[in-house]
Amino acid sequence: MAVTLKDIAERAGVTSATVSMVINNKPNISEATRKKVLKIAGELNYYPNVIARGLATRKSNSIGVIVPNLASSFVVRVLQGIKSTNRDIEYTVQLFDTVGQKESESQLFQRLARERRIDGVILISSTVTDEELVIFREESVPSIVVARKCEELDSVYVNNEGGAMDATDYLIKKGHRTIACVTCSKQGLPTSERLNGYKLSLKRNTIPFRQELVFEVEDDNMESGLHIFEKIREVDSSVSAIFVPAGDMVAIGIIKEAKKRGVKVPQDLAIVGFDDIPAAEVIEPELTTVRQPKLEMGDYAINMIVDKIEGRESGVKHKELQTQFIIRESA
Amino acid sequence: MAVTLKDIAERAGVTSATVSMVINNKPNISEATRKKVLKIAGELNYYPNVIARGLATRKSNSIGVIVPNLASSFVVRVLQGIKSTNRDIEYTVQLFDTVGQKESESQLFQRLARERRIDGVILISSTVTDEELVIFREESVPSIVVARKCEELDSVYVNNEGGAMDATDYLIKKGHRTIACVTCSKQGLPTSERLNGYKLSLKRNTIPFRQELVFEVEDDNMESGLHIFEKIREVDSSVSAIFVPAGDMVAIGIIKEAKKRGVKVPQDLAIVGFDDIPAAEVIEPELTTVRQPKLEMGDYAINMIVDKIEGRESGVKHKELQTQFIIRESA
DNA sequence: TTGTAGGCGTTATCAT
DNA sequence: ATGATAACGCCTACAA
Repeated sequence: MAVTLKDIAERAGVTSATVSMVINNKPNISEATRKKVLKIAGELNYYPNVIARGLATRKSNSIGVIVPNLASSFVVRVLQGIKSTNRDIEYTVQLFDTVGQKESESQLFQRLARERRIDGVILISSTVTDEELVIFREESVPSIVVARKCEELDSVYVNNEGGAMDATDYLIKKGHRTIACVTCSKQGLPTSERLNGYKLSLKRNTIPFRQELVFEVEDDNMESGLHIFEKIREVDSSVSAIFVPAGDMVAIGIIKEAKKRGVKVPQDLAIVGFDDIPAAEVIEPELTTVRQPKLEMGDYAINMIVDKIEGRESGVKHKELQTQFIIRESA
Repeated sequence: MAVTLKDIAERAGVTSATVSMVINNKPNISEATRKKVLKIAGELNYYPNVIARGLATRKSNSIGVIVPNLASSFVVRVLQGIKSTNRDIEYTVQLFDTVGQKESESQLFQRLARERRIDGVILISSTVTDEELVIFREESVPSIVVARKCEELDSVYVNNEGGAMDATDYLIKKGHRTIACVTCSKQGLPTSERLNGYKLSLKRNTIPFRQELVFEVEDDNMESGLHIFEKIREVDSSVSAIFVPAGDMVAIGIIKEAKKRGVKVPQDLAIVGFDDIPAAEVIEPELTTVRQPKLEMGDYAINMIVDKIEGRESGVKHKELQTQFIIRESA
């Protein structure tokens, strides 16, 4: 059987209450009994039962991280950021995903908010609506949404508009006038913000916006890029540059297809991606892209949530991080 | 305040014990009270407090997944496999990593084994020694190690030797006689098994093994590949093929460096990787490699651990999965 | 400084 | 079929 406070108490000739106090470093314990208790605890190799502790303190010391799906390198990188600055073992992270599960997102949120399994929630997602999220506020479960500005909850996100403007400005500066834009339907707000940045950049450079140059792809993968290339060519073969807010994998797909068709990148066609994933450096030419600070987002998220859980109102409700334009070879 | 069994009991005019029984679908409850209780529970939007339940049942309904580090795409893919066949919400996964933490691996294992936080453990790692792992058996915590054959605990892993033999055989069949091999020091058993497969293949094809053609790299990343290329050339410029058990990123690095130096792949130099990561399809020429069934490993791991936790002795103690040789363009 | 006692929300064992 | 009652292991007033 597992060793409990009571076991220690008996051998030390004290009460379990006393043992509890020394284990938790409470004041007003004589040095003598503290030493004795600690010694016995060590000998018995005592570890507190976190479940029992959780019940007593109404705190689970763990936070839930809800992700759309682990196949996204963006999500994984943010998760990595969360884990690596995880204030060392103070909080355990429990992982939940929202795709392919029996229960719907709202059901999951509701359950998490009420089961008292976690002390707070980090939500990495771009598609969930604000209404679905209010449950956390209603149940007063501390929560942070990552990757998307959120009116209802605190959030950490990137300046999508600015990043897109940087990219488009750069292409224009390079002399491009017919610039296509490829968005992704599975991303909600971020994609529209990026599209907006693209438009703003055109506008301030007095280039007319043409709706037919905006293309949409379903998922951020290479396949999509392969297919969309042809469509772009069909619509306007004079397109000399493509900005791909949909993500780097789509951009990579476009590059591959372009090369295959004998279109030289970047000479005949310039490509700029969004995100900066590892594969951006393996494609040739290497992908010029807008880097999102993913580790940093995770870092902010975990720090903000812990502050909230522990009642330190850091004051920051929303944290906007800046993108970084990474110039490589594809544009 | 959260609604509890007691709240429901009061309104239903029964005792919390009764409510508990209907919530848990126990028999011997009159249809009348069952209906009434369920109705009230629904109205009050009741969710059981999992912590309290855990204390009473001595079961947390969650499993711990210990990973070396989230930067590895191999690890992430296995994790994805675990999550996606996670028997729908029955068990929650808690994530632990072993790098960059205050506590050592053994400390973490000890803690997890004793804190009663989890019902079982999946360990994805290649470097941990068997001795460090026995703690789980000692504490009778169900556990599975993934990616490495383990004497002390149940495990699921791939046939590294066979995969390496496939790769080497293929290169030999293509006429190569001077084949270098690049291993990775951070991987323990798997790397040596692969090296062994390479040796066996040489042997049965009556090609002498040359120790100086075995190179070692620290990490599975592109940088390492970039650097090792030159070293290989220095040792023997007649090397016409390189088998890279260290991993696909290293293989990709080698390809990049080769192209940069004007060495044509696969004409002048054939490259075969190990793992099959997404980037294997973005490099040009696309990487020929030995695919590890990562999702499947995760799938087996979660199923085995759940069976063990629930006392179903599936009989399988060790599951060996087969690799698949993926022929693309680099060899 | 330490012990007593009660409670955290469930489950489980008896009775009834 | 349901109600008392006692765990589960820990924390926390309050009392001594």
